[in-house]
Amino acid sequence: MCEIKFVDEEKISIVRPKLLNDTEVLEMANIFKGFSDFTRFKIINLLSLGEFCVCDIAAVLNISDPLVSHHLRQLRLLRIVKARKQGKMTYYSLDDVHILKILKTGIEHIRE
Amino acid sequence: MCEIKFVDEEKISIVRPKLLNDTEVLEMANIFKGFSDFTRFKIINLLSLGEFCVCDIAAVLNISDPLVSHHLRQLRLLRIVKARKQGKMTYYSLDDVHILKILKTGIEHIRE
DNA sequence: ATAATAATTAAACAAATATTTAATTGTTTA
DNA sequence: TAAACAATTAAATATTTGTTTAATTATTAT
Repeated sequence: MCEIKFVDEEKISIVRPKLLNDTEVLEMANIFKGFSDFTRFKIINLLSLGEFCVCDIAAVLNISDPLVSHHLRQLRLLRIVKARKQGKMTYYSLDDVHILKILKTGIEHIRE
Repeated sequence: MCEIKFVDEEKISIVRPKLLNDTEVLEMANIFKGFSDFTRFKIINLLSLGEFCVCDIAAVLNISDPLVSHHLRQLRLLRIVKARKQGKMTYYSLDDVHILKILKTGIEHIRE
């Protein structure tokens, strides 16, 4: 076992309380999972420009309706997007400001 | 086909140029993939407190060395963490400021 | 040199997840 | 009410990915 920094449980117990708890970690990881798929990220990217219905998302991104619908469902459960029904259509948009902020910080990072 | 917003290719061609290209989307999705796993997020969370060697990370998080090493390898390839070798040990820390910013924005989001 | 420790790598396994296709629901309009 | 359209759901498949175990590399100390 590694003996330089943490020779015993004492030092470990200094760091542990500063960490997020398992519930929070799971919630965080899940939100980022929303952003972590190629197709899903494209959807988020599109919705950062405004509100779109399912088949317009499918048309712009050139993917099938069920695939879009499937990913939107996940994103809605994660509170990354919100839905608004009007007649036959469902319009989707980003859920709150933090989503846009996470997106922008990510773009900053790859363009640093 | 949906005919309300995008009755033809004309309107689609207005939105498409505003989107990130496939290479950028892939890079973005991959970075967020780094944050999207329970175990990996815990590692990032720990490294946000400072620099740690592999076996200390394993000890604090109560997981095996190879698992930590495996995830750190991914995180390094994604430029989320950086490594510093010193003798037998390898010390890991977050790669740049954006990583901490993404982390903090995420925490803001779940605590809103 | 040999033993011990930190870290990595590789292979095998288990689990989760993205995509496709087909069928279904619900709303509007003819 | 019947047809058309938008969206969702379900089932099946294919792929990716996380974890474990065992073996290996590299560095330090005896």
